[in-house]
Amino acid sequence: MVRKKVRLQWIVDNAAQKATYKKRVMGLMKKVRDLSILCGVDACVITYNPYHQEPQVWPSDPSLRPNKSLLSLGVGRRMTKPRSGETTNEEQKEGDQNLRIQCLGGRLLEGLESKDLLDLMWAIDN
Amino acid sequence: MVRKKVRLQWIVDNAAQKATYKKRVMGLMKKVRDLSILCGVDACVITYNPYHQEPQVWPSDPSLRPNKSLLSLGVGRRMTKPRSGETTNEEQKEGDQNLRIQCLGGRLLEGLESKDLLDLMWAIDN
DNA sequence: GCAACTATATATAATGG
DNA sequence: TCCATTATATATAGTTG
Repeated sequence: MVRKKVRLQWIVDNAAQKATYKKRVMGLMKKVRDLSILCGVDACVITYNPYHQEPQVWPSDPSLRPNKSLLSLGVGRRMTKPRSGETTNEEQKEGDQNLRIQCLGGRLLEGLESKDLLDLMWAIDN
Repeated sequence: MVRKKVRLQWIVDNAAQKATYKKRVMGLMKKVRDLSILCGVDACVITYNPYHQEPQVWPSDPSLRPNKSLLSLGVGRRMTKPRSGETTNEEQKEGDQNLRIQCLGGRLLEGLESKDLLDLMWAIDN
């Protein structure tokens, strides 16, 4: 990307990883928004932020929207120290295998108590 | 972006819009994948593709993964001819307002019949 | 840690086959 | 309509305060 071409692999150094995450997540959200506007399509990104409890989502603030309902997707926290030994060729494959997406819950924005739905979805998931 | 700086607004011309969609969706998927690999985070993009029935999702093929469960998120089709008169200042706001994300269903990859869960989620959603 | 600041790597609009 | 090309706009790694 810049002063040096980045190697597509897990960034071990914690500070560096966080810095990269922050920059890239911003860029990513912008890209989705652009795509959505330019092509008039619905789109959504969700990333599990290792530095916060809640996943980051675009579109950003569900509660500001006039929609009836919204599905809240929880993306499971990955096992610590993921995929340290990936080779370039195996990156995507490994990535997919290590990725665990879990249904943590869905909630309604109106009416229902979101906790109830989380519980229900959790039950479904198991 | 390139031979000309693009205006961030709905692309009226159909061929141009499709071309742009195709390119950008590819770029977007790559970005999420990169983020996921570099920072070891779980991430997911979903776009509703106006040219196909099914939304495009990254990670791409859930069924290839060894995971216990996966939440399948359906993004609702936008009303036709969206936001033709947007001004630059209003773009994001309008975009958010026009965006309708619907809970279409979640399914388990193992055990349960996905149809059942679709129905359940639908019920929850309403 | 964060918020600039660049120099480069990437993404992509327009074009041509 | 799709693919390849290419010139330019963007994204961002490394650095600095």
